[in-house]
Amino acid sequence: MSATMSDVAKRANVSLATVSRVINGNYPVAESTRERVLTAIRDLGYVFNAHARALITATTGIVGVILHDPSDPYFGEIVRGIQEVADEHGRFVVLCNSMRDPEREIIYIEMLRSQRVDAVILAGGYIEDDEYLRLLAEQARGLRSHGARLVMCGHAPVRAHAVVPQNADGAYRITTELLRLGHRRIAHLAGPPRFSTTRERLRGYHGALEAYGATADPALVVAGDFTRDGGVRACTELLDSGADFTAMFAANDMMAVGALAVLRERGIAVPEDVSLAGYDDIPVSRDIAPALTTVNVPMVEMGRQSMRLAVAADDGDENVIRLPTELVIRASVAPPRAGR
Amino acid sequence: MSATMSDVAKRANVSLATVSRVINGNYPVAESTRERVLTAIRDLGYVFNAHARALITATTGIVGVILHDPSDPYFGEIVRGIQEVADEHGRFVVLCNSMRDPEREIIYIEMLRSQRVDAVILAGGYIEDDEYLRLLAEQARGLRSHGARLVMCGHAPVRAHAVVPQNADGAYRITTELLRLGHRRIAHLAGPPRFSTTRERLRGYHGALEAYGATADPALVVAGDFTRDGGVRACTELLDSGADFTAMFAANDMMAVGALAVLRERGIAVPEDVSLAGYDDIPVSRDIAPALTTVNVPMVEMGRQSMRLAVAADDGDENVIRLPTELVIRASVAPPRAGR
DNA sequence: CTGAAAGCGCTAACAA
DNA sequence: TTGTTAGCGCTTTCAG
Repeated sequence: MSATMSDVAKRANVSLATVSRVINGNYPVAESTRERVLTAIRDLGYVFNAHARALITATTGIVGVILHDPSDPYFGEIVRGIQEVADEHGRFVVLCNSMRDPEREIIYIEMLRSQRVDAVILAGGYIEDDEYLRLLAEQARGLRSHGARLVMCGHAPVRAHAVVPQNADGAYRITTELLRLGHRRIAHLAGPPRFSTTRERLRGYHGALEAYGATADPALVVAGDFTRDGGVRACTELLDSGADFTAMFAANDMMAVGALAVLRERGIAVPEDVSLAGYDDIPVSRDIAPALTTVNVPMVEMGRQSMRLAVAADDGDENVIRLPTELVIRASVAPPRAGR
Repeated sequence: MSATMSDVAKRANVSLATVSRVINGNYPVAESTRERVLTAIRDLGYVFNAHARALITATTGIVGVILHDPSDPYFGEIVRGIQEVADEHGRFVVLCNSMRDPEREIIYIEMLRSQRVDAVILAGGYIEDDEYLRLLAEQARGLRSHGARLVMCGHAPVRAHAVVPQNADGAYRITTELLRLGHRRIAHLAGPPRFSTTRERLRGYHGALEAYGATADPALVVAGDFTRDGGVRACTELLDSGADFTAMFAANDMMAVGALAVLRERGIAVPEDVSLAGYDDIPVSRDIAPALTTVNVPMVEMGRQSMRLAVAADDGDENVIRLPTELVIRASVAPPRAGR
């Protein structure tokens, strides 16, 4: 089996304690002894056991990240930011995918807790469900009792450190932009029901319509998953319903991409026949044709900030960082055709 | 601090061993005792310490995955497949990003080794460098000595379990397709030098040209990173060099996306002026305009198979799974203009 | 500067 | 069915 510290000690003719000191370099050790130990380590191919250490120091250098979907670019970007900062701080990142199932999310937190992770980052929106929030708060307490941090990236339903983009605000602004161009019948491809993100963006959409004195026709709002397929389905449903609209605002870019595919297939020109806007500004949104008008969410920065909160020395109170969103006007929106 | 097993034992008026039995459920325990223990666990918010167990059982349920770039869709898809199977088997996945730095890759393997992971999956191509391969082989031995598995996903430079797509074959076929359409001057945006993937795809490209009796003009091959930016730069370099070509084959889709942006900017129509082909068939390749002709690499399946190898009972010899690639013809290629 | 020894929280014989 | 006990590999006082 693999070599242990006492194997190294024996081979180098020193005590366990000395080997430990050489490895951790936190105590003075004579140069010659040090050399001998290092050689022994190399000869034996020794790699120290992180668990034995974790048992004592009660710290692991691991940060758990729970997200909804690993192949969603939104999370890809967040993870990139997280990893960037984790690397700077010599932390390990463990990724768990809840696939938007709140039960799995709770189970994952508990598993991470058993691994004694130093912190847990929860990325993405949350389900607005009382039972879930109760369990989440309970896990948050559990983490604190282990001295671990909980960071919410993208939302802040319970008392915890958090990094939140201004969802309602971005949705308000992009809807306003469509209104300003002259659109009055603006459809909305909303996210899945009971999701905080869905609700916030919907709120911004409604708020803008109201502020402009436009009608908020319920027939123009259809829900779907935050995926390309969700966008395909929602857009198809909308078109098949015979609803009349000149612009469409999708709750995220992936849905907009799906919607665009449907529109193209049906020969509906964007932006000539219908203007299309998304949300998030994922990398591909500038490469599809027409390039997508959207709201930039600083995903990489959200990831970075989350990890910074996760590795920060504990200063007692909860930090909530609010990140601004930004309108990104590209080719997919235009004024409505005359006469509509 | 957090509760331990003996806290639970005390509260439930049983011994440590009994608590352990209840938790692991591998030994008969009287129903009433069991209830009492479970209640105590709940009351105390007890979560067992995975490290203490790992110290004894020498197994962690963690699989380390080392990949190049977390926001590259190629790896996003692979990770999705990996996670899917990991979940089925109750395994944790730890993600590490080497950012294509071989040194970091080795360091990561060693860190994962110290965590006593059950297996390590190395995803993506590798650098063809003797020193690196020597170190890699050494780490492979180290992993084996811990009873851990090493799985190579996408390449197989050392003795290990592996899942490999047929890179050279796919490149051969797509180049042949361009030749068949009538193209003779086909440029290639290659990946970074010394990368196995770069080499294999280049080999397929050259092989096809040769088989067709077409000239392999070195001026038509430029190298770049496997990213959108890499594609932008390589394509720009190619155009600025004044090279003459009617088709372009990018070593991966991300590069093709970058190239497409450059071509569009310069008013070069695809596929009318230049045909464009990519490699991988990442999700966005069908959503860009024109939709990209490419070679499908079964990324999700590669991830799945890799994890299956990682969690398989050790049967001694190395398994190498070869996955076929498939041509995907979309709108970005067409016969060359008459007269060229 | 170095060594001895006492655990960290848990599992797995071995007894009872 | 339950309890006792000896470690797993390492860090960390406390002595020397």
